[in-house]
Amino acid sequence: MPRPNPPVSRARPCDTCPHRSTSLCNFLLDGAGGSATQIWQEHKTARSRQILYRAGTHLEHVLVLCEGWAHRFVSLSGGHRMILSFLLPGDMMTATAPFSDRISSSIQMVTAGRYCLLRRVDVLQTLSGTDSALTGWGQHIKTQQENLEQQLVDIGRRSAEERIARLVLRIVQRLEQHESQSKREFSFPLTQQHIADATGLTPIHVSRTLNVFRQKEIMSLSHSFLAIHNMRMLHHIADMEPPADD
Amino acid sequence: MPRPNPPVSRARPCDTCPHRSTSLCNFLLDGAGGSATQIWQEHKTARSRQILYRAGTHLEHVLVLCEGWAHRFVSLSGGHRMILSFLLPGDMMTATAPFSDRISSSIQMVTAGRYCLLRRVDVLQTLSGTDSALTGWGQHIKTQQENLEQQLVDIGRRSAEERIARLVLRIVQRLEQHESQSKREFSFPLTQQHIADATGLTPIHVSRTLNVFRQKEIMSLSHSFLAIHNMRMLHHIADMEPPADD
DNA sequence: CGTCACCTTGAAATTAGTCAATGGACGTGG
DNA sequence: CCACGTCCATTGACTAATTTCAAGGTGACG
Repeated sequence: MPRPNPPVSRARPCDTCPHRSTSLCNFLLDGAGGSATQIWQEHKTARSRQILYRAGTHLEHVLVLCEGWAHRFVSLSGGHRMILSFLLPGDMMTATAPFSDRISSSIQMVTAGRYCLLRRVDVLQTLSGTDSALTGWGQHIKTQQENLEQQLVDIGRRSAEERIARLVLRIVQRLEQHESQSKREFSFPLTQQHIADATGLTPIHVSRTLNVFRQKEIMSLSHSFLAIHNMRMLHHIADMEPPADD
Repeated sequence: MPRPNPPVSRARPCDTCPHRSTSLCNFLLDGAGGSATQIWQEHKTARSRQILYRAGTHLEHVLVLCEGWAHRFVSLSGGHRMILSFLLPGDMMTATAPFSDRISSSIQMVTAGRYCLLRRVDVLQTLSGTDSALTGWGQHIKTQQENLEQQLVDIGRRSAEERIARLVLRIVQRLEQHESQSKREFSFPLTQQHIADATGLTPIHVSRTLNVFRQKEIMSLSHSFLAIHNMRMLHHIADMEPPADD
């Protein structure tokens, strides 16, 4: 395996990505050490609503979302669709990919965006060779699994209002992590169909529920824009702890 | 890394466990190599319905179930309960534990049983030092995540009949993996409350649905005993591929 | 023989889904 | 600038699935 001295000053592709500051990417870049110039395979752009990969497909890469929103989903024989998770910039789209060459869920863009590919064998090698990469990845997997479990609880045992309130709050919290300050207004590109498919409801019922929130002046979502008017009440409906600073 | 000839004949605790043959445990024992006598910390017995650990608790061990059935669950403020997964002999009860000292779901026995504890730092060291252990564990994590995602789809987008049929079939398939032959009758210790909490239904509705299955002579579940009378029909209801040998 | 956990059944209430029609926003091409 | 198509959101009336409430039954076990 030839390893000619890489030109040190050459920028690695993701150094310019908005997500570069997230720990998720750092542990891979840092772990890869000298071979870091190699691990980033390629960048690709994607249109809104484009399906990047379909469940069951062969896939030799780990995908990281750089710009835009996306989601992982499964479609059923009856034509129904279930969204398993939403993906925001910086998210690993295929967290278990290092250990399998088959993808078990489909991936679709919500907005237009950009993502990059890492060869899964390279990632696997980095994980097995670097303790910090392994623990970083382990934490990420753990978080992701806890999110799935939370959703399972929400969909299994909570009302429509609770589900929607929790979905929105969880996304808002993720958005704020990157911004490191709390906001009340967001660009929010999910359609009511997206929300329905993520909460196990019908879009009609999502529409009605959002209307209730709007009329109670809790939050209003329209035209890809979300405004939270009563954060405390929203947390109360979601059965979540309100933030300390409010 | 010293590898003194270990006393070959000395039995390790889990060598006598019924689950010892599962790959899940092998990758840890094999990976641990010479230190394998150390990694198995301790065995404990548990009574039926005993709660082993509560969500949010500090936990320095990875738990492996040796005998009996158990489940991981979360309880809500309203008194509701959601079961995230059922655990059968040989299952790792805390798969992400190597990377965290806090457990995010509670664990409760369904039947009486026995389990063993592995220090999580030992497991982590094995994972980072042994490629086969890492890939084995990665596969396991991936399977577990896919199961969670399947449940999410089931609960979000399927009817009560489908959910129950799928839950039963998935458990039956796991039971058959160990037995390596397909059966039609099983000892099945889950109560209707368990099934309800795992499918997001009420026990009343589970009772009615099981009655429908009984009257249609598809399967009958009573007194901790499950008999499948029409495997093909059960697969059809579950929207799953029927087994080839039937 | 009583108790406890578990299961069953019926009737009423509620939540969420289905069907169907309408309207708004936005981009595209004439 | 307008006409058109497409995607998205809304509304009402109706229906279906599931929950809730309440009561009673069964089986195991000390």
